[in-house]
Amino acid sequence: MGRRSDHSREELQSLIVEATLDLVKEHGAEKVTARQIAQAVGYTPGTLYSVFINLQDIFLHVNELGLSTLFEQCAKAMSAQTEPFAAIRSLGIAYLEFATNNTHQFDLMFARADSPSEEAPAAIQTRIRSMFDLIEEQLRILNPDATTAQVKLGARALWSGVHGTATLRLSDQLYLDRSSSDSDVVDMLVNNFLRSWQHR
Amino acid sequence: MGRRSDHSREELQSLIVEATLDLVKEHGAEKVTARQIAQAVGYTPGTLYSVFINLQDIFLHVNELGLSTLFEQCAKAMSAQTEPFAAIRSLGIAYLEFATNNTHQFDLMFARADSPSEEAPAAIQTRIRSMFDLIEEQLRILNPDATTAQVKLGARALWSGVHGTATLRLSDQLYLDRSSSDSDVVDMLVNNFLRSWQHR
DNA sequence: GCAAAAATTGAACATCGTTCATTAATTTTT
DNA sequence: AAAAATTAATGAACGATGTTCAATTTTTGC
Repeated sequence: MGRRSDHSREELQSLIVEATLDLVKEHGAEKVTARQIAQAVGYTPGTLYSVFINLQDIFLHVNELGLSTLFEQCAKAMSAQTEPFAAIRSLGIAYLEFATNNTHQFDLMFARADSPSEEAPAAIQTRIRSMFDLIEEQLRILNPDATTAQVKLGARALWSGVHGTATLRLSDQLYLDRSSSDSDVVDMLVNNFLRSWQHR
Repeated sequence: MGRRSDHSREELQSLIVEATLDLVKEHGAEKVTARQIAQAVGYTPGTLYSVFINLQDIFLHVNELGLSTLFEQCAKAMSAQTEPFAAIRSLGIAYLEFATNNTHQFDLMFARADSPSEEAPAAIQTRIRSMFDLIEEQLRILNPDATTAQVKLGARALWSGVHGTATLRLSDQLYLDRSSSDSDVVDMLVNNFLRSWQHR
């Protein structure tokens, strides 16, 4: 078979990315093969390489998507709150919920990999900046006297805490006792951090 | 060639694990192949499977080693401090130092994987317990009135923070600005957390 | 309708993890 | 000391992987 053109280049691109996301969600990234993706979109493996550089390149675009929805869910959870304290807490919970409800996807999102394309990382960086902005905004409200550097540092520290909670939660091995719930850990972390932050 | 017996079973086992660790440190786990490991220890790939179940099984034993040294380095850094506050700070710095100095190894250690053997995870859990104990001990000193549950939760929260800092540091993508140093983030996190913890 | 361009294929390549019958060395038994 | 049994290690093979690319077919522009 030769040229078909049932889909434009961009259509095919997002078709592949979405099919890959589905496969990742179901089986985990390690088990997803080029041939599987190709079959899912109704093409042959070779076609993938006319639209993307690599399998890794495809995964990068999947992560772009993942970061977007993670950001949206966090932003939505925050917007439901009026107080900065509660807002940050909600962000943490939302973050953890995403991680536990989309285990495989989250794993892929933060698994390190040397990136083959230049476009994807840029798009990804933008999305991460948005996450930071979300936190920095609240930290500023909570303590207007803090310098910009302090706010940036604080946001990174807070996010690191939330992210670490999610990460450790996912490495099942690490969870010896099932006693502590996600929200308990986030509460402990966020409350203690913010209480000091407020009175710094 | 047939039987050689230059090494006992256990010798061969630790030979393989150490060779694998070297390869992981240099090239990253994804690039390490069974054939490479076999060549490094002077055997053929088949031999690996008479000593371990899997490549994954080998990696698990590598991680056992990794967690041991991580723990030792943290414990050592802590023991140099007398004050609990400084002790926990030192632990955080040591943790981050290990992560940045052993990027590939750290990646492997906390990359999730369904474990094929039953022995390794048990050994790994023991080592993780030790890490928790280290933190819990200091938290208890810092606030003797805290309940056991609170101490456990606090330790998990703190470790999550440190771990998250390390994790995010490693996903280069995430670091848009190189302004904040590792120790700054840890300071921000640990100081704010512990200040509240003390006066809870 | 025809030539040029573009899209898709499918066969091929090297490499991967893993298995297992075969072989060679060592122990054990006689 | 020879034969038998056991163990260690091999290496060839299998199926599956990511990736490449000449060949083929369809669309497009003239």
